[in-house]
Amino acid sequence: MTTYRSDFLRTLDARGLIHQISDAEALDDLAVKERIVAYIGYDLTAPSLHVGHMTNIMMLRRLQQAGHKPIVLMGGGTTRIGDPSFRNEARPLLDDAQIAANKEGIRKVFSKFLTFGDGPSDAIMVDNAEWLDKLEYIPFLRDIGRHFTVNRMLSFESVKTRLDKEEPLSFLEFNYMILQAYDFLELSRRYGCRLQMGGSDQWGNIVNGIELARRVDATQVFALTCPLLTTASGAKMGKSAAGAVWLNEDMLPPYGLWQYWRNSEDADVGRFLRIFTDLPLDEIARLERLEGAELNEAKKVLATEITALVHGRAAAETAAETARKTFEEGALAENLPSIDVPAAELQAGLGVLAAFVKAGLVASTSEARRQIKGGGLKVNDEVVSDERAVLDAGNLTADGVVKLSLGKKKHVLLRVE
RNA sequence: GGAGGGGUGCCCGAGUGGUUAAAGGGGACGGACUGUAAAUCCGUUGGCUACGCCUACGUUGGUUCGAAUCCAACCCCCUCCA
Repeated sequence: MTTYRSDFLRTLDARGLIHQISDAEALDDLAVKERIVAYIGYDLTAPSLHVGHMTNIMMLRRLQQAGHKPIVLMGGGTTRIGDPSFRNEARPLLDDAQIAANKEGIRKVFSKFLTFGDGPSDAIMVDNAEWLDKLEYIPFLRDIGRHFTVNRMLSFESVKTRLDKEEPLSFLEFNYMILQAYDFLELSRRYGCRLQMGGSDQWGNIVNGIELARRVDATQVFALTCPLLTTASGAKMGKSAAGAVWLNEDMLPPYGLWQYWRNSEDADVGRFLRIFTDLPLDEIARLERLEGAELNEAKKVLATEITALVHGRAAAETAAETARKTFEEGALAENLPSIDVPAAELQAGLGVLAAFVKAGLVASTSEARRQIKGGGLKVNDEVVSDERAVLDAGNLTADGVVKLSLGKKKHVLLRVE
């Protein structure tokens, strides 16, 4: 409906990345006239980001592609507080060592999406611990705290559910939004940062920053949020059987990421292609028009493009090829996930139950038994019917491996070392 | 500090002496149908050296042939009062 004049907002709009903007017209003007500095903050609550974070990383990417300057803000300070937004209970507090370790894990992924450096539109990474750790309580309250009313803070949707459910909201957590607002002020002073982006759940927090900057510095800064993604059938993005769908390779191999996107719902393909890939929009429109089983081709493109972005083109091609062999040829694909088993152990005879546990396909031997009852386990594509079956050298295929499968999609190769 | 309410399996939530590894729902996993989709239907959903054994209803003791259910103390949370 709205037509933006700036490349940046036009692109975000066309890609379905705009949920709300605080003053769209003024921001659009600004983006036309000058190089905008914008930031997104990331909590350091896990050792890797997951696909749920990809939407807003893509916003930074598109920002940079449009010639503007991204700031990646690592929440080394705010993570020590814990964002209470839309959460029913407080997060467990992380200690400083964990936060530092998480920061190391997370920082790596950004170089895949952004170009860092000293150039005018190169991305930079900063940590809010740099200023938050040094704050002095009373001066901070007097300078910053007086601009916030508790009345208003209580009115935010992000804390409302917590309060309504009469769940405790600690004073510690309650301070989060003030610190995030202060971050925005600080970045605007240090780097001339004019825009904070984030998921739509961050709207309230961002708006606080806008007001703070106006009151304290009389500067106009902006908020731009993207929709919080769910799948077409309403599930949250990024959760799968094994837990979160991580972006770091050591936590989820490229094949796993490829599979995640390959299994997208039909109704999501077009939307996901627009958001998560750099493919031209007309190409996406073409892929999106495919119907029925044809749409699977579009899903493969989706999976390959995203995997290439995160792990590199070569890894993506390998993952695609592994999947093709496994699912389309029914052949044994060399690059499936695998585990090593000492030759002696296999010689001695390895119980099927133990083998599946070892492969990580089931959590316990009890679960393995249950899956066998339900017909869910296969060895070399043969359904396992006897839970007492034993694997030995005789089960090795011509390639010298044993293929263990849970259901139709999860396969692990057992290799002899 | 006082009064009241509450802590159950991944989550929500029943259960108030025995047939309760604990109803029901959600989620998850598997099967069928398909297109490695959705929807639908069916099954499963504590662990183990497994026709038996062990662990489990905030913690620790106690009553009892027998407790998630009764008693005591303690810990934690919520609401109101001071």
